Amino acid sequence: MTSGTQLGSDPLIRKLSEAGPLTYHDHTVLTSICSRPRYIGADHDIIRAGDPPSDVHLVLAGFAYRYKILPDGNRQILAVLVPGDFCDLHVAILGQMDHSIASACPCVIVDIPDSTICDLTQNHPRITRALRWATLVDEAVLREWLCNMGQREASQRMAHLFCELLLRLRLVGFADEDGYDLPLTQTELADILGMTSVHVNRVLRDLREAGLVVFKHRRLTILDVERLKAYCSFDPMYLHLGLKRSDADG
Amino acid sequence: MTSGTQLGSDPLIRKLSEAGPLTYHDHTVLTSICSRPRYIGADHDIIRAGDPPSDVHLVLAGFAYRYKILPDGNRQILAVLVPGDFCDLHVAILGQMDHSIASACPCVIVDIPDSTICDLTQNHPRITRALRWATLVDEAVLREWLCNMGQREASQRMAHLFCELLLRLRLVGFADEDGYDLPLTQTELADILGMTSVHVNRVLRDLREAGLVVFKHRRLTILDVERLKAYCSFDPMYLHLGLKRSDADG
DNA sequence: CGCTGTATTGACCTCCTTCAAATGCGGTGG
DNA sequence: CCACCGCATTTGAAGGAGGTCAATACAGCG
Repeated sequence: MTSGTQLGSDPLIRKLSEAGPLTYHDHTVLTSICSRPRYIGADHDIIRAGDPPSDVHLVLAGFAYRYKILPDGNRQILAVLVPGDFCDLHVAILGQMDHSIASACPCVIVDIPDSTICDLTQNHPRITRALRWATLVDEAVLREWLCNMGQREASQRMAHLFCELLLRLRLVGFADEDGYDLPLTQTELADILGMTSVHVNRVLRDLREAGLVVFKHRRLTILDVERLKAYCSFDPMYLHLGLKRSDADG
Repeated sequence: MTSGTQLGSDPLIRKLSEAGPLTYHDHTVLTSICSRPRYIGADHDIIRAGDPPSDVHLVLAGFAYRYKILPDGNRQILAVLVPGDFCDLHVAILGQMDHSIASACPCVIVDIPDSTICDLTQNHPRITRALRWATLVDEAVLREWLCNMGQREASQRMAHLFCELLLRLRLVGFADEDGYDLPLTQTELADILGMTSVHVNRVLRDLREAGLVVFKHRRLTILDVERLKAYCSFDPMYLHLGLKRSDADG
């Protein structure tokens, strides 16, 4: 059972398999790509805005996030990167990063040379297709975040984020039955959701008192998944998951 | 002078040239792709959420926008598509559209068969690279919109949108010295900016009284570009334009 | 055991929404 | 040419969601 040995490449393979079937050979290719992981501490920049293109980075364990510091000093978090997510599959074409990426907690990442990516695109059509799929889903998530920010009010917005992370973490095996570890401070949640940390705190209290979720010690316990989804009218379509019944629901 | 004859493909070529030099042959290829334009009226869906993959669509004239209707009936506009912009370079890989695209005014668009896109990726490396560039810039714009929504308050948010559109429209030759046509209602602006149309109206009055812009009869007149940029701390880096001095400033 | 960063709560304020009504305006038919 | 309709715009008054400021409690850690 591979699930027991917990290879570093496991979340990547689980995620990419969602795009379409991969062969055993594809698996070994992906595993070998992940063979030289690197460990970084919490709150370290992985890439900084303005950086020129370099290797592609991939998160294998831990949480990272894209962010931008605006001229007025405010920070907006643009994406949460969980195990199996790529940081920058593309920068090569754009001259420089227009945002930064930082670790939210101690992380395991791999640096993938451009040459390896080239090799994939030329010799591994299923993997290449899966990478394109991953990029498109990232973009779809970004669009949903924009909807979330523009149209939902604070508490549903937060509930929606929690639902999304639940599905994404389940996909890569990082969610339990009753919730998941979410190594973010309330201030970071605030910068994700476009509100103040004070208000995050109040909303968390409301959600707790509503019997939906409890967020304590960097762990999110979901008391009632279905009610949480209903609460924010969560529609997972944008994640483009196959939605095998067993994974998608309760 | 090509600028006089105003070929349909002109905005596309101007835009893609921003990604890197194209040859004369590339130009003819792009022009031939645009040889069968289609005219659609205002407020028509070009693609609808849930649609399966079909041809790729390209806007040659007029404005369109991506949007999503949330379960509560609210609409969020996710992107404004101006001449030279693609609607859906990718859907093929995702099973279905997760959002819709509609025309904001009468538009000229072209339907590009997948086979043509395949041909491009296989035989026209410079164009392929330019298409990738365009996709990445679209994503960068989306990220900036998320910042805008999350961190800036209404009036700067609107100013920022106006600055962005100015640069994007200049790139394709659809902006004048003193502003540009912006065929959107205040309600549409509201759904772009995540506010009510009532508040859009008030913010427009404020910007007018501040001597920054006048929006009347679907035309935006910019009274003072530099002050408008300063007003919202506009930093065009995310558009990844070459920023030839003459185009970028004054 | 004190230090530091995070979480929590209260009081007050403001930006934006909601609701409602009035004004303007392009088109259409008489 | 004018009356009329539908739609977009404009403005006012009142309420609410969320922000700001500041004090307190708490947890991890050397």
